Amino acid sequence: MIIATWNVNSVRLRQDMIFSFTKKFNIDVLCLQETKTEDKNFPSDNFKNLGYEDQYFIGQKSYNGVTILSKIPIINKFYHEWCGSKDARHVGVKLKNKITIHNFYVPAGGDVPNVTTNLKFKYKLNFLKEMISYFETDRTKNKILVGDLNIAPNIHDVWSHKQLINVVSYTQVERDLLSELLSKGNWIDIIRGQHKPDEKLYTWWSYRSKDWKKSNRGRRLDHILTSNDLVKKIKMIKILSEFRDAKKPSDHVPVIAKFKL
DNA sequence: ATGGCGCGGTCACCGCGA
Repeated sequence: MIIATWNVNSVRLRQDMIFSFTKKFNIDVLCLQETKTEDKNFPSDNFKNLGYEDQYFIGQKSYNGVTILSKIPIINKFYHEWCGSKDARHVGVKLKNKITIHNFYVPAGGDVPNVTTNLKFKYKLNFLKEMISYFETDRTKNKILVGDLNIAPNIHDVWSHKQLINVVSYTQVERDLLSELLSKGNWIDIIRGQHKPDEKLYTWWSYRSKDWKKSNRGRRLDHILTSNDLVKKIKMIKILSEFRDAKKPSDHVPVIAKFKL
């Protein structure tokens, strides 16, 4: 099974790029974030024609939106209303091969890392706390959590520790919450796990840079987490940075993982 | 150099991303 996670920043605008990506890399389960479209406008039939017969998408106008498109039959779908909000930030499925998949788009958190003056930051932290409680007692095997978690976990997941330490997505409080999610929820950060601990890894580069590759000021915000039992079944993990070079790229690149189940 | 760019939408400016 090959699974992909990608914050596409508009599924309709980037349709063709996504289609050729899924063909080239033989993706079985495609998890997208920031689809930015209501369900009635989701290009469902186009994905069906590519073999993604089973689909679960929850979108809204302009903002957010997540989807799981699968060639492996989906036997169960679930949704949870995080922080009592109807934001389209999570979809979950159980597949016929007994794998459970959660796809998240964690709130970005606004500009200022202060819960009193910036309600978006407060919302982000509360969202993470709810995720921690949701998975706290979950010892399910065969589970995978993917998505744009909007947090770079560690020093080698950002281009500059010094310059980003007070920037939302890399503050200590966010990284502590992500670390708590991993330990309490029995999650393994398999992207980091399959690379050297001190290798710089990024999945996002800002649009606001003349030459993303030259300045290389990236952050690792997109993640694939799995339960312990799946770690030994990993055959391959790739961060496909070449997609940042595409014509009209997303600011995030896809990450793919292959499991021998 | 707290700028810069790109997305969708009650559409030419604004909210949002991070």
